[in-house]
Amino acid sequence: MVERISEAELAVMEVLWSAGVALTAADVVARIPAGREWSDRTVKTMLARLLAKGALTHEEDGRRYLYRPAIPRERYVAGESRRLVDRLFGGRAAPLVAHLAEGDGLTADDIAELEALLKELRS
Amino acid sequence: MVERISEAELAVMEVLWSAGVALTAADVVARIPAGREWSDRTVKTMLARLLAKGALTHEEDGRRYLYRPAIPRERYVAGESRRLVDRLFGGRAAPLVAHLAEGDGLTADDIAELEALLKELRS
DNA sequence: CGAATAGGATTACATCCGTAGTCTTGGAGT
DNA sequence: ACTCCAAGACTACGGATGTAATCCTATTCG
Repeated sequence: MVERISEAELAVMEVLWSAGVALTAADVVARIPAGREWSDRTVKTMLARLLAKGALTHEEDGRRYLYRPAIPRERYVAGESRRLVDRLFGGRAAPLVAHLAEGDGLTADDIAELEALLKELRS
Repeated sequence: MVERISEAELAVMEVLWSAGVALTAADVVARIPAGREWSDRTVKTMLARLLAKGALTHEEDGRRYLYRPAIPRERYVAGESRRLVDRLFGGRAAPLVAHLAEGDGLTADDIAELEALLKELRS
């Protein structure tokens, strides 16, 4: 039921997911990764939009709010992955991996990890 | 150098990629998949925007144009895949595959195909 | 020749997105 | 009590997007 999360909004979600606990708006502002120079107003806008989209919940704490994700990162990531695979690869994952491999996107470690994963899936 | 292609624009690109030859606007309109009910005006807008973005080229054919992709599908798809993996998995492909697998996104055929692919990559 | 038509060019318009600025209100401090 | 500030609420604004409508012009049909 969660509407799509935009690229900028995702940065806010990542802060909350990695915090693990509910944060105030000021906390979120403080934890936005450097390089993403946002004013506190901008972060507040993101929080409000994410609330409206149902991606966050908030509980009152005195006269401010504590925000926490309404969905686990796992679920978001799984959904986005599926969208991409459906949109570009007809729903099949193998061609995606092939593409990543082609662009030197897979290290030897990745390959080993994937092989282990596949072995497990097959059993 | 090509700007990002939006979701709706992608439908037009797909028509041109799968056609293999240059098409007129009317041809594109005729080949937009059913279910995507677009007026011909909408398709023309997409063509104009894709031209402006550098994703298409056109050549004159009498008083109309023949459109063809300016970039191969392979390249677009590779770029989008990389974006997703970078954005959500820190650039590593293995967790992506794991997620797809978790949601029953991988068939037995997929698994076999991936294993063959990995074996080849390792050598 | 004059009217209808097929194409491209230009314009429209609501919504979303990135990035804030302004308004309002309930404490905190003097 | 009055002032100032922090926090949330509401407003703004240009550019992208989805989805067309309108305008202009060359060509075709009667």
